[in-house]
Amino acid sequence: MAESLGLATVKEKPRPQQHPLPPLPNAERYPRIHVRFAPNPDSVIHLGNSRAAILSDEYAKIYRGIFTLRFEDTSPSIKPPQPEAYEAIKEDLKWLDVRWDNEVIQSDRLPVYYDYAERLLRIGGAYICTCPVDRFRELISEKKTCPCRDLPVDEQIARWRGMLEGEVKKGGAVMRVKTILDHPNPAIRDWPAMRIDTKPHPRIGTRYRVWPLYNFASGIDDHLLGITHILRGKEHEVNMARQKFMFEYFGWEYPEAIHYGRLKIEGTVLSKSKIRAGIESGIYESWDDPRLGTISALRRRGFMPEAIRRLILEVGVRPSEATISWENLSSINRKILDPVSKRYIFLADPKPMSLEGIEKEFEVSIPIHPDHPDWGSRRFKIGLGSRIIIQSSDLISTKTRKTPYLRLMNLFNVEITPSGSCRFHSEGIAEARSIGAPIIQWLPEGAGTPISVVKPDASRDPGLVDSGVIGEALPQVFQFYRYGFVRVCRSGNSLIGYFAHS
RNA sequence: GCCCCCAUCGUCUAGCGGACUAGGACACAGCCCUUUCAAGGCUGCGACAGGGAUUCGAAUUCCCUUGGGGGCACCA
Repeated sequence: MAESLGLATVKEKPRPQQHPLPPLPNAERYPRIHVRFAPNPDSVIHLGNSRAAILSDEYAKIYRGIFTLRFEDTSPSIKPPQPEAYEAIKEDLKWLDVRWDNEVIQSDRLPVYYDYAERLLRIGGAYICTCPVDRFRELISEKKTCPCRDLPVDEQIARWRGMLEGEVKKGGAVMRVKTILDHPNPAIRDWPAMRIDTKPHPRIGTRYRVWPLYNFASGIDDHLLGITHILRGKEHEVNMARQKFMFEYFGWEYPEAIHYGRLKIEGTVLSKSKIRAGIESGIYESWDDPRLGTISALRRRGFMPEAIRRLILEVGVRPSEATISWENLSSINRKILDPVSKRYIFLADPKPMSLEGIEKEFEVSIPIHPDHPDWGSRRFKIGLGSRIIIQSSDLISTKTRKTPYLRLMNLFNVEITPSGSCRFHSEGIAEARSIGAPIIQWLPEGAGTPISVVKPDASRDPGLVDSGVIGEALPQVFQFYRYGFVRVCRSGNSLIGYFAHS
């Protein structure tokens, strides 16, 4: 009720062209909204992961709520945490302008999980199952009970201690939460909550040998931390159903959960395991390889955090799958970048040319930004004997088009003679139009610095860029005239560019 | 095999029983502007998966079919 009006006024920065996010369900029932982002620090985050973070951040801002960042690192063996990932994820989040109030690491909270595991055993909500996993699956698929399920509480506790104290070997026992044996969804029947994992954890070593599984740790924490609203992918819908049994035993109320659909980006792999495999096999150079959809790769290529946020907000919280196109992301980014990006000249596959027919000296200035004359301009002098550099592709185009003319941007018009020389034709822009000369970018010989531009497919465009970029703060995203937006970085003594989009 | 979720232009999205001859963005086409193949302006193209049902009236509710996604881990 209060939402539709309330949202507009509370929102910090109104984004006019944005679909407003729908109100959070039952927001009025909670004195303070509390959201969380719960990544697994087994690697960096990508566009798909950032959705939960950005959406949660946005709602936290709208409702002036609390945002908790929770690292879910409870699987030393199967999803081993990467020590660098904790910081890398935080860096990505900061870059995305996601702000959090609390930070929790699940591997610090094992005693809490142990406490609640024992409570659950004592109230009969869980049991320690020592059946071989294949045997258990067989029974459960036939809706049959496992012999461990109905053992008395004392025996359960004794078995639990055995797990904790090392009497039980890895794989020898698991704690299961009792649900409904003949639940129509086999995925929900008596789900595992605790298991033994003796592999050293990178943060806390071998201090613990029993680790909670996702549904147990996540559910316990969501309640204990006071999370009111969970935003996560639809793949967690079944997990919610599982966790609700545990909440029922404890007499807790399950948080409001919003499950949005899968987010894909056209032609790009967003699966962490596939990315990792690609890096290990040498297909990708690193986690920020320009071909990837990781946040670090997008950053490296010159996508702005605001562009990612707008995209995520546009996609919203619908439960259907969405396949975003690079065109869409690029268009948003272009609108952000275009008004603020300095223009420089870049020549791919440069070709030096002598100028013929020059009878005076020309002074040209090429604006740093066409809409901001006050930003200054690049000035060059061209006179007798000057040589210039153009792109090979523009030279070739004079042969494939009907006219042999080119206009050198802000300079004059030339004719490419059949012998391949470059002859002064006329000075004015009007003449250029009348002879159908396309305007091309160019550089005086000696004014360029070598640069290699890495394209989104990892191929490279070697060329020359106006040496003026060397005086700029780098890395910085520029628009190269007639080429596109490129993030220019120093690489040792040379320059390297990453192509964002045209 | 069993279970859950989803379904509007090529893509993203608005729509929550009458204001829909279905709106916007991107892409595409044309025109304008422009000394960038950028940005900007205008115009155009273009969708309610199919079938039943409810209703005076359905993109909007219900059912079925089809299609897509996810789950059935001692992963998260």
